[in-house]
Amino acid sequence: MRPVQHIKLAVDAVVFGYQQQKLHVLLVQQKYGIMKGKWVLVGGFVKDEESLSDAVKRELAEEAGVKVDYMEQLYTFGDDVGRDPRFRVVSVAYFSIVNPKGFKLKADSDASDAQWFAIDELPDLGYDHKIILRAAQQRLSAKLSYQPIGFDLLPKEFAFSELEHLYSTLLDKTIDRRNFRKKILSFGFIEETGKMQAAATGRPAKLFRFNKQKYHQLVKDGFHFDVSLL
Amino acid sequence: MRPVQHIKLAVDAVVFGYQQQKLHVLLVQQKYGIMKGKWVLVGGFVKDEESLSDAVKRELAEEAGVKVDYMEQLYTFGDDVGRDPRFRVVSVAYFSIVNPKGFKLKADSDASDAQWFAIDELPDLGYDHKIILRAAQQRLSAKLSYQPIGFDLLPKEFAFSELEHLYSTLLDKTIDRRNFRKKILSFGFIEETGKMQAAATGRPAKLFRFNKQKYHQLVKDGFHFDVSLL
DNA sequence: ACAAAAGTGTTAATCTTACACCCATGT
DNA sequence: ACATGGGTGTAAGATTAACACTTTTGT
Repeated sequence: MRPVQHIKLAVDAVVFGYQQQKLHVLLVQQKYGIMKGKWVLVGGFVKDEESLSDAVKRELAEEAGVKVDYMEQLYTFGDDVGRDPRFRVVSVAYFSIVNPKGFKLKADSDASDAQWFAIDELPDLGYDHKIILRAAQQRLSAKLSYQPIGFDLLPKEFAFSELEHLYSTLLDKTIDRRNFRKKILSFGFIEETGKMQAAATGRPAKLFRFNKQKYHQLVKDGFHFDVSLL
Repeated sequence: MRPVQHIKLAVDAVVFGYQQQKLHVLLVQQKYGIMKGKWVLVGGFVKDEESLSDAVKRELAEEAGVKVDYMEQLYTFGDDVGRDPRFRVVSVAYFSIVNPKGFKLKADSDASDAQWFAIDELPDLGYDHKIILRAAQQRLSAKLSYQPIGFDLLPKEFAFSELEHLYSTLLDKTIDRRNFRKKILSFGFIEETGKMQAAATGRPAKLFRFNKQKYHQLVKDGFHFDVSLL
């Protein structure tokens, strides 16, 4: 009893990056079709024999030339029956984090044109992608407090002031520099590299790195990452 | 450019209830089809013009005669291309909580036969429903600590020992009775009913109720529910 | 009077918060 | 020498964790 059903299944990816002290999101401009000229999330229809996560990775590679470090399922948007004006599309949205310095975007492919946008300077988004993006932003803020994903947004070696700035910007909170540093260092998986940041001005900062192995070991031993409020 | 796609979209619901001091889950037995005789989660295909959440509610009503208080999207299972042996099915799983005393199950409809199963006495499940159920169980445990969903599992009026037993069973932790009571009462949204529990044996317990209004008010004022570990 | 479960308070230890001055570098 | 951002410690307050005896009821 194969059902008669005309719903199409798509995936969309919200990819976050951090640049110039600001959260950015990856968007592509549609060159053809009903949304011509509009900016939208990277995404597309799932192939019959392809897993959902493979579909996302394929679209990211095809449309933007991006390979992501960290990706997880965000939410499936399918309650608004008319979210795509052409026909019914249910979309599984993914949430991802990347260091933008890692690659060059496909800025002028045949079908699209990928670009980073600062989260506070977004263009008009097509479909319901603004809603998806907002959901992803909430997830990002929430995760920041209980998972060490902040480090995926920064370069491998970073100064404490950068980490601090990231947290205070994304969570929209003021942070006590001393308490923040104390807490983060007390975890035991942030280590000094021994290097210094070339300072534009002021005293040069020590550079640190996130030790993933140590972190995973600690988690196994029952550690819970928590940087709530501060 | 309508895509050529043969993926079917389904929904499945993991409905939890609490009975006889144990967590239960709602299952239906298939009477026909490839999974004949197997127990599975309540679920089915989404209709072309129906929202995902409406599809879940419809299936719950049709297959089990259940109306749920609390429901949220759990996860979309679509990475295993062969999870349904007939053809490709992607399923959006929902997570729900119910007080089983609220209704009589449709125990002998045409297509199915609904029943509660204690979580530690499960039958063999069809499809990948064991995996979906495990994911739901993890979500339940996690939520228990940071959202007041425990109260949805209990009767409207309950004794502290019941709440305590629920938490210690579902989180598999031992609880200090005094500290637990102190903490829960300190929230300010659990109130005495003035009634007493008819005790089988021992001193009768005071009955309490969860004041939803007060809880929502507190959340608005910045309150965060948290019953971690203890 | 005894068995069974409910109810209750105090203390030590830990974690969190608030807060201000000196340091290293470039101009 | 001054401007700029980096680095650091301590004390008060709040929260959590550990712990055992008395009360109420039914038999």
